[in-house]
Amino acid sequence: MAHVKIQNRGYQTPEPKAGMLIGDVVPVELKKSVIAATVDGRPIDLSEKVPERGEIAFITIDSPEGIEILRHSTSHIMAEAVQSMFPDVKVTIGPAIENGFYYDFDTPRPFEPEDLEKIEKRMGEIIKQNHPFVKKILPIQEAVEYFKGKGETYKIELLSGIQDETVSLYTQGSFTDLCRGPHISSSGLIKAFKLTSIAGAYWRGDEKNKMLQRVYGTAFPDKESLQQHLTLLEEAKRRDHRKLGRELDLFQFNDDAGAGLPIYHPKGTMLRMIIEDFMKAEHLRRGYDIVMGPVILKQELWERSGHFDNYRENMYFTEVEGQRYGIKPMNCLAHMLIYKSRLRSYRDLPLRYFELGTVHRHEKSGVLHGLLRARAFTQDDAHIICTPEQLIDEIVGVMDFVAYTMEVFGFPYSMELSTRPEKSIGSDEDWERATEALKFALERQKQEYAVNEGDGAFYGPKIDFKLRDAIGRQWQCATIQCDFTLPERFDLTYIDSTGEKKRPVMLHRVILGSMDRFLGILIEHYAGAFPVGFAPFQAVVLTITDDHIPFGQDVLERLGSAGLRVRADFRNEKLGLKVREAQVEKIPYTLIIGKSEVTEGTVTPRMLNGKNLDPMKMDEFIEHIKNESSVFWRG
RNA sequence: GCCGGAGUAGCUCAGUGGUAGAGCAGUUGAUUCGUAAUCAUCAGGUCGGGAGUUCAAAUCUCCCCUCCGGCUCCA
Repeated sequence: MAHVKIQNRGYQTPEPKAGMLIGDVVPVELKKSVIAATVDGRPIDLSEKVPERGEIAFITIDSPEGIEILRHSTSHIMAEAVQSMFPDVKVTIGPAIENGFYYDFDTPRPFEPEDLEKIEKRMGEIIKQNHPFVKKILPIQEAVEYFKGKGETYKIELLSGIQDETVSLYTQGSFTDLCRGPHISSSGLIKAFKLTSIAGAYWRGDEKNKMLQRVYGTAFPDKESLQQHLTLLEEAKRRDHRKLGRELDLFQFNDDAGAGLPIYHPKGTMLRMIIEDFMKAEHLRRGYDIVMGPVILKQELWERSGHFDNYRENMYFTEVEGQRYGIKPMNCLAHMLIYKSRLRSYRDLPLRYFELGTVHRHEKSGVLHGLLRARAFTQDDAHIICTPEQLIDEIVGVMDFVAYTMEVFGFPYSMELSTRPEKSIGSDEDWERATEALKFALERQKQEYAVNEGDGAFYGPKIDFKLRDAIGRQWQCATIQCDFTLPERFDLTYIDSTGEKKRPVMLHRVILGSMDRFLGILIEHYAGAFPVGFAPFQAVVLTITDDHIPFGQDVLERLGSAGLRVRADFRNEKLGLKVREAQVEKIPYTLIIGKSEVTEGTVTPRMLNGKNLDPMKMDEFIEHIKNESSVFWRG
C-alpha cells in the first residue's frame, strides 16, 4: 500500500491496509460530511476497495461535486418512489443538473401536481429506511437480460449505445438503475430535498421521439441551503419583468394584437428611448453610420440571401399586387443594398452600418416569454464590411464596444465561440477562415472563452457574450458573427490598391442584442428600481398642502427645463399616501415641498431607501442628478 | 409545435350544476394633512371565445385563443 497517497488536508487519516474500503480511510473529522471520493481525479464510491496505487481525495457533501452526487442519488430515490407507486412506469434517465435534478419517466398516465406531494412523501419514507446504495458490476449482456426481465426498454436502448464490456448497476431498496455513479453510501444522507415541477420532455431531447414526463426536484446538504434556494426562486418571481412591466406601466402584451408582440406604454418607451439614444451616440462615436431599412423586402431577395432556404419557417410573408414580400427577421439585406449603391474603394473600408432595426420572427408558440422571447423586437444591429486584413481589428473593436457597454450597465459577462452547425451554407475553407479569425481575436485579447461546437449561425461562426445579472442568472446579449457568404451571394466588391476587384468580408454584430430583451433583463436585474440615469421619471414633486403648489410648480418647471424627467403630484392627499405611491412606482427621488422648502427655496430629496438628503437648492439637485446619470445625461 | 397547469371586475383572488363576490385601483363628496395606504359614496362582469349536454353551466364535454412551467428552438 506504499503507493497510495491520501490527500488529507491536515486531517489524521488511517493508514491504508489491504482489504480496506475507501470509506475506512476517511479522516474521523470528515466522517459525517464525506460522501464519495476520487482516485487520481476519477469519482469513486466510498464502498470501493482502496486501490493498489493512486491518490485519494475526498468529496464532501457541501462541495460542488458532493452536491451533484447528492442530487443524482436523490433522483434515484425519486425513481424508486415513482416506481413503487406506479408500477407500470418505465424509467429512463435522471441526472443532476444546475440547481437540482430530474428524472424522465414513460408513464401511461401523466403526473399531476398532486402527485408531486405524494411522491415527495414516499421519498421521505424511503429515505427514513436508510437503504445503502449498492454497486454491482456485470457484463453488458447480463445487464440487458436483467432490464429485459423488468421490461425497462429504455435502459436496454441505453445499453445498446455503450461500448464497454461491463456496466455498473446501483441498487437501493427495491430499485436498481443502470448508472455510472458514484452515489452517496446510503439514502439516509439526504437531509433536504423538494420536488419542484412536472414537465414534458422528449426522449433523448429529440422532438421526433416520444414525450416523457419529467419530474424536477432539488436537494441540498441541509435544510437552510434548500430554504435559501427556494427564497432565490421567490426573488426571481418578484423580479419577473412581465409582472413588473404591468405594475410599473411599462408595456403590455395583448391577445387581440397577437402573441409575442410587445406594446410599449409611455414609461416603457421613455426607458427604451434613453438607452437607444445612448447607443446611437456611442455608435457614432465609434465610427458607425446610422442607417434605416424597410420592414418588408421582396421574397426574391430573401431567396438570394439564403434566408428563404434556411430561415423560412421563422419568417412572416405577405403578398401585395401579386408580389411576394418577406417581413425581415434580420436587418442585413438593406445594409447590403446600401453597400452596393455605389462602387467601393479599399479606402472606404471598413464601413459600419448601424440600425435599430425592428424584426419579426415567427417563434413557436410555446417558447414565447415576455420581452425575453418575443415575435417582434428591435436589434441594435450593425454590419461591418471590411477587407480580410481588417477583420481581426474589427472583431477586437466590437469586443471592446461590448466590454464598455457592459461596464456602463454594470454586468459581468463571459464569452463563447460557436462553430459550424449542420444546417449551414458556405465552403469549408470560408468557415475555417472565419472561425480562425474569431479565435485569433479572442486570443490576441487574452480573453477566456468556451467553445460551443456546431452552435454557429447558418452563415457563419460567432462569438456570443453572456452577461450575469444581480441574482446570478446568465443571459445572452451581444454576438459577433463572421460571414463570408453574404458578400459572395450579393456579389459585394471593392477596388483594392492595385485596381483589382476584391471580395470584402462581413461581420454581423449586436451589443445589447434585442432592445426589448435587454429591457426585460434590466427590469429583472434592478427589480424595476432603475438607476437615475435611465429611470423613466427621475423625480416626483410632492406638495404637502395646496398652499405649496405655486412653489411646486416652479420646481417642476425649473427641473424640467434643465432636462430632468420629473412629474408632479399636487393632489389633495395625505403626504404618506403620495410618498407610498412614488415608492411603489420606484421613482428614484421624491421631492417633498412643505412650508420650510417654500421659505428657503429648497427641495428635500427622499430616496427609495427611505432616507432624505439634506435640503438643497434646485441647481444643486440638478447637478446631483447630472452626476448620478453618468453617460445617460443629455440635459 | 409537443407535454402539464391555468384564464372570474383594471390588478390580486374567492366562488364544484340553482340570483356572480371581496380587497386594492377607479368615481363622487368631505378632509388641507411633513416621509409606505384619511373617511364615506357610487359604479364596475358577453365568468377568454365558440359549440354541445342539461329544466338550469363560471362550474360538465369538445374545439379554438391566450398565459404559466418545461421540452425542442433561440436575440
